Amino acid sequence: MNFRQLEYILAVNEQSHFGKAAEQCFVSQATLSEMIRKLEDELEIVIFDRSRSPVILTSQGKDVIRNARDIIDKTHQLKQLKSSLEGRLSGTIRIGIIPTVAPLLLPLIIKPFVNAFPDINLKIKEATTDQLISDLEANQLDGAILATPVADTDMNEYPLYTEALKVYGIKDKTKKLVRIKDIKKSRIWLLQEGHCLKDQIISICELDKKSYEIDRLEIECNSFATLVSLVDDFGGYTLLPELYVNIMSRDRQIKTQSFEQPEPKRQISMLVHRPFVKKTQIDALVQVIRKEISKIEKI
Amino acid sequence: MNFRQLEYILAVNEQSHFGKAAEQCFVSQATLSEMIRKLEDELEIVIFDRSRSPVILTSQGKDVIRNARDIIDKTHQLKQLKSSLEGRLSGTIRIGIIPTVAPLLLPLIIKPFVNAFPDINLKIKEATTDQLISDLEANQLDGAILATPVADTDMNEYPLYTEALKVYGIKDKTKKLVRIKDIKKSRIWLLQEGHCLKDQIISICELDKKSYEIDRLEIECNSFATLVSLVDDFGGYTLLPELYVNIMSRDRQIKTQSFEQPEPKRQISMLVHRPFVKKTQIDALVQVIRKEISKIEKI
DNA sequence: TATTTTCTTTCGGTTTTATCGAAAGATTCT
DNA sequence: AGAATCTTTCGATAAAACCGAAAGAAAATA
Repeated sequence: MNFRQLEYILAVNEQSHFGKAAEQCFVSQATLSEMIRKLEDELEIVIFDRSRSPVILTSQGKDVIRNARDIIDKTHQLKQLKSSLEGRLSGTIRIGIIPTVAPLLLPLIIKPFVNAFPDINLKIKEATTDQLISDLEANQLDGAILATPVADTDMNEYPLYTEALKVYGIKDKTKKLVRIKDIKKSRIWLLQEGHCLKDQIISICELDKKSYEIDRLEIECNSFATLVSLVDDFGGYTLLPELYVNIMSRDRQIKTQSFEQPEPKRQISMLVHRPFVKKTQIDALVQVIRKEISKIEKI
Repeated sequence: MNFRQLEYILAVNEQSHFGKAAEQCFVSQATLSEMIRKLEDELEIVIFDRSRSPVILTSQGKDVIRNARDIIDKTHQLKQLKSSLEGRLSGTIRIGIIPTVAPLLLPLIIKPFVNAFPDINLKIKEATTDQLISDLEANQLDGAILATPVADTDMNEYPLYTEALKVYGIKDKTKKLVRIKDIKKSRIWLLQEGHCLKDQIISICELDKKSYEIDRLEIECNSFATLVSLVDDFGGYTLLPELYVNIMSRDRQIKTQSFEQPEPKRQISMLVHRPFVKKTQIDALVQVIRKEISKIEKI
């Protein structure tokens, strides 16, 4: 039994005529006749009475036709499954985001995303890079948004955007661009252990342990807002990602300056472990993020 | 798309393993892999994520599997349609019967038939041979029970039984068997115009118009009971089919005698015009009739 | 009744496709 | 890094779907 045979009998049932049915199916009468005979042999049911003209259904043939129509309808549904899925993308995606990205990115993308894809259920988890990676591997998350590259991992990566790191704590307004050596010897405030941005900054500024540990003031800082306050109160510098600078107050933006070229940047990417499982939904999310980010960059 | 492909993805979904799935489907891994790829190409949907082990369904793959299972289930139903139809034969058959058979045959077969096939709806129409033939051709009847052969017709024929014609009106009990010439010159009572048995008897007894028309007593007789009464009251003979003799009272059976060999008989058959349309139901009815008749003959 | 027309089936031959074994490519385990 | 496990790719083969032509059957026509 195959789909063609079912289509053939449906056509004959419609046309009550082997010749016209064959035409409708774009095959020769001979083929149609043979295929129908094979089907009848296999089912051990005579579907059509061809002993008189026109051909008509047998009593049992009616049941066969009912079944066949059912099956063919379902195959048409299956063939159109892609477009019907595209029409209204649905399902759930579980996304992890590192804390230094989440508060900046989420306000930008959540509204556009749920508007564009109202049937996709979005679950967000904020956690450190290490935690997110292990969640991905355990299939607890469908995707993770974090700073790449990530060492020792074997994931599929969709770059989302790169953002420059800016210096906060500038007082003299004469100098335009900051050189690393300008701030290297000063106090640099960092996020607490576990944030990948901390390690990144340490490496960018070529800091040694002394410069950020010897201080007696030990503050395990968990947000950019706190970092900025610390700089305001105690001096020194901190590094802020571009997106955070954009949402700061005007008087604080004034205290911010870019590095000279090559400007240190961080790459934010979507990582997935099972690249095909939620591909369309992840793709949708990636599209929205890139689009919203590009809107900001144009301003 | 074909059924095998759907079976393959269902197997992979069950086993989460191409190799085991191939084993289950009795094909090589290579075949299974290729066929699944083709299906994915056709649907433009990646069904399985094979990039890690074990293979798992993608989000869209879940929908494909749902559809596929549905389709395969339905094909299994279709493949078993024959046995499920055999299990409980159903439907309606419209049967025509000539009047000289109906009252003899129907009491014999109706109960056994509805007992054996409670889901078959039986519609009976009593009419003359000519009427039945034209009903068959107009597809108003599925089968007709009548005396064959029928001239000028092109029907499929299932012989049911033959019954001898007996002579009624015998007075002297010495002679055992009746010869045609013994009764030829006597009054022979006949059924009214239209009954095929009338024509049959005329031909058997080699009667000419005179012997049954000159009489002033014109009776258009419509039943064997009336014929028998006529013989009782006015003398002469009539010919009765064997089945009718069987149901007559004992004292009338005594007045009945057989012809000498070769005994005149009539052949009762089931005629169908569309031999396949209600084949199973007609077959069922034919079986019951033959069985019930054979019971009688054994007695 | 014979003849023509219409329609389905049968019969070789051709093309397509499902299938296989072997080898290659990937991933996971050790 | 190497072995083991698993999937894909490749060339060859067997099965099938398919076609045109011819034959067979029923219906229409003359």
